[in-house]
Amino acid sequence: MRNDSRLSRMLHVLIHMDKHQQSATSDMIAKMLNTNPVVVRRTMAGLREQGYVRSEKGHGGGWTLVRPLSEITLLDVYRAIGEPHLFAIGPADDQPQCLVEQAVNIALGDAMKEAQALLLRRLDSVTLDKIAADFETKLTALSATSYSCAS
Amino acid sequence: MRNDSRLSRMLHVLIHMDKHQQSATSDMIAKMLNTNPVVVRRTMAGLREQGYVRSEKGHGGGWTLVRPLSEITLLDVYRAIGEPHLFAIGPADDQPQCLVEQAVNIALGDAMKEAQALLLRRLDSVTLDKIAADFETKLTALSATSYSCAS
DNA sequence: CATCATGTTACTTGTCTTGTTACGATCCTG
DNA sequence: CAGGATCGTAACAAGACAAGTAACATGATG
Repeated sequence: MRNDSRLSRMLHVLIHMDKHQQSATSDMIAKMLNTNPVVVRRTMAGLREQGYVRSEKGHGGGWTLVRPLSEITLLDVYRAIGEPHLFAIGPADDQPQCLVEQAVNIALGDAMKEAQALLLRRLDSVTLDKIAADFETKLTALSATSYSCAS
Repeated sequence: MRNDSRLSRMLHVLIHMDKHQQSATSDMIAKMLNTNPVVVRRTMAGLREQGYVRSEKGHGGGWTLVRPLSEITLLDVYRAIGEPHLFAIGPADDQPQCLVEQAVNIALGDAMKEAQALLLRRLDSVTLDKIAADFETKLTALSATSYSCAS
C-alpha cells in the first residue's frame, strides 16, 4: 500500500463498466481490483454522488455507468474521489514565523503549484474513452493471444 | 506529520548555516527545526555524503556548510536526501496483467511523469542563494520590526 | 580521562490508505 | 412474506513510512 491508488482503481473500473454495459456488483468489482467490496463501495461513493455511476440495492442490484466515457475526464474522477493529496512532500510548517522558512516555503510551493497545475491540466485533457481506445489498440495488437482480466 | 518535510527542512537549515558561518550542532539545528538531533543527523547525512556540508565530532564540533549557496540547487538537495517519492498517488499495480489497467497506468503515468519532470526542472533552476536573497528582501521590507527565528 | 558531539541502531508514534468485520436497510424472488 | 442478494456505513485492524525518542558506541578536545 505505498500509494493512494483510488484514482487509478476508479479509472480501471469505469472503463470496465463501459465494456459490459450491465450492472456489476461490488463483489465482482472487488475481485477485479484485487480488493474487497467495502473498499469498492467506499471509493465509488464519490463517483455516485457526482453522477457518474448509479448503485442499486437488492437482488440484481449493483453498479451501472450513467454517463458516457467521452464525457468523463480523469480530472472529473480525481475530483469525485475527493481530490486527495497529490504530493508526498511538503513544508515542515505551513505558517512559519521564520522568514527564511517562509522564503523556502514560497520557493518550494511555487514549484509544486506549477507541477500540480500541469498535472491537473493533463488530467483534464484526457477523457476515459481515450484510455478505452488505447486499450482496444493493445487488444488488437495482441491479435488472438491470451487476454486475461476477469472483466 | 502529513508530509515528507525533509527537503523543506534541509533548505531551511542550509540557508541558516550560510548566515552564521560557524559550525552548528545538531542540537541547535534541531531546536531551529522544532525536532530533535537524531532526526537532524539522519537527514543531514545525505548532505554530508554529497559534500554539501561537513560534520565534526567532539568538542567544538557540529555542522558546517562546505559549498556556497550559489552552487547548490534545490534539486541537489532533493537528490542528496535520497530522492524521496514526490507523489502521494500512484497505480494500484505496477505490472498489471489487465490491458485496461495497463492503459490506465500509461495514461496516468504519462501525466505524472510530465509533472515530475517539470517539478525537477524547477528545482534544478533555483539555487539556494536565490532563496536567501528572497529572505533578505523580506527582512529589509520589515525594516526594524521583530524578526524571530532562533538562528 | 571527562565531556561534548556525531553515528547508528532499535523502537515508538502519528497519519493515512487499505483491509476486514459486523450490521442495518433495501429490493427481488419463490 | 421469508430469505437471500446487495448496497450503506460504522468501527476497527493492518501496513507503510516519516518523524520522534532512547540508548549506546565512537571520536575529538581540553
